[in-house]
Amino acid sequence: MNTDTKQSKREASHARILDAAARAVRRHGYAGVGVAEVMKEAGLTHGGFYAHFKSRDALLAAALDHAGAGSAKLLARRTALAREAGVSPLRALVEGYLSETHVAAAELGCPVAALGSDMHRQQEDVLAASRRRVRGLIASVRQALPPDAPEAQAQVIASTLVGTLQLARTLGDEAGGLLQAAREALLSQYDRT
Amino acid sequence: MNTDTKQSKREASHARILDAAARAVRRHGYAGVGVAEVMKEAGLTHGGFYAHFKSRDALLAAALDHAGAGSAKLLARRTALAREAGVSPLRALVEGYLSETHVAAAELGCPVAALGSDMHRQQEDVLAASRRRVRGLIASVRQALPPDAPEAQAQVIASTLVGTLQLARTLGDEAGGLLQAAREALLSQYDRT
DNA sequence: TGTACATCAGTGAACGCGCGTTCACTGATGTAC
DNA sequence: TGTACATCAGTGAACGCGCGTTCACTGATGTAC
Repeated sequence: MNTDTKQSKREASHARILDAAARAVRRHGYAGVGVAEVMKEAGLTHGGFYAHFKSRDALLAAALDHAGAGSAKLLARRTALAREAGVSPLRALVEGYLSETHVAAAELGCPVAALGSDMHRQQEDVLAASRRRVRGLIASVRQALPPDAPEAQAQVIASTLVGTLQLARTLGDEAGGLLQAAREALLSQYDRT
Repeated sequence: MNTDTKQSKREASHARILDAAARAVRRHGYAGVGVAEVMKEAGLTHGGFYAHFKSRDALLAAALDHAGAGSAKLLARRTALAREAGVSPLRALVEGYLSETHVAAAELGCPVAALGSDMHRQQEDVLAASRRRVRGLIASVRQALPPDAPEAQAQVIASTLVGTLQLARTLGDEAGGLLQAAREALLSQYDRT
């Protein structure tokens, strides 16, 4: 079998399981992820799960890293495109993060916003992956700021992004101008371009 | 029996259940609240639960309102004391909310910070109570601002408070200057006293 | 004041269900000769 | 090229456990006379 150029059947299944879990954890929260449902969405039956992951918690930790990698890549791409186009990378990041699209599509969005209040309750492996994701989000924000911007600024912006997205999701139709208020506040305070 | 001046045994039990549930939901999250555990903490056995609440979800909704009332009262007291003492009510609110104490004591703290990312996943009754709590938090912030401050300002500050507390809880010892950064940013931006 | 009865509040066993995990087995794919 | 065998990846039944919910029963408190 050609294991170098093409991924094995096993590897393809593994990737599908991980994708499904990364979506499930953001859509349903840590507690809402079921092994059987994830396997079904990956086109498999639940029994085969343990050939891929040691436990449900191991899946959650891997799913967080996977979701985080995707999320970070998306943010990096957005800010890079903005830079190339000569527009403010912070504006691109803030407007992308605090968009109606992101509010509606939690399952493909930022895992910190989707899971933030539950992170500190997870067991060690999942908590460690969650922390990596928080630090990753702050790092993403930092890359949209000028190189000399203090870390504190990235931390505060990240906190505001996460809190705003959660409140907007909770309020739903009643969110009013919450998203816009945060976009304007962040850009007027931190965008120096 | 003297039902006017003294609460009945039933009412006392009801209050203990509600207290226990309000603590449990903030400590363990929506999914972590168990009927048996709550009843045990209230000094009762699980079977009697359904004489007090129609279902576990009904308990969650009531617990949120209860926790919210306590939390709102605490914030109001703090800002009122600050006003009487002639110091900034916003500073009192921000420093109280973004304190190490609040980070450590989730079970007695703000329910929006404790549950924010899971609120939009709850079923109708619980979601409605959660929304009331979000609006209540924004209203509390507003009361710490000058009367002419726009609603948008209260919304952004509330979002930042919630996001910061969650990130600080997740990062734990590694939170670094995150709390202080948010305190300073909020006060330098919004405190006009 | 005492007795019988009704109501209140809670007990604890039991039920049903979902879910994480295990395991014997199966079909397909690859390897040895 | 063909046959036998080994390995790989997944299937699906079964197990154990926790948890929400129900229900027959109990002890205490209050009421009627």
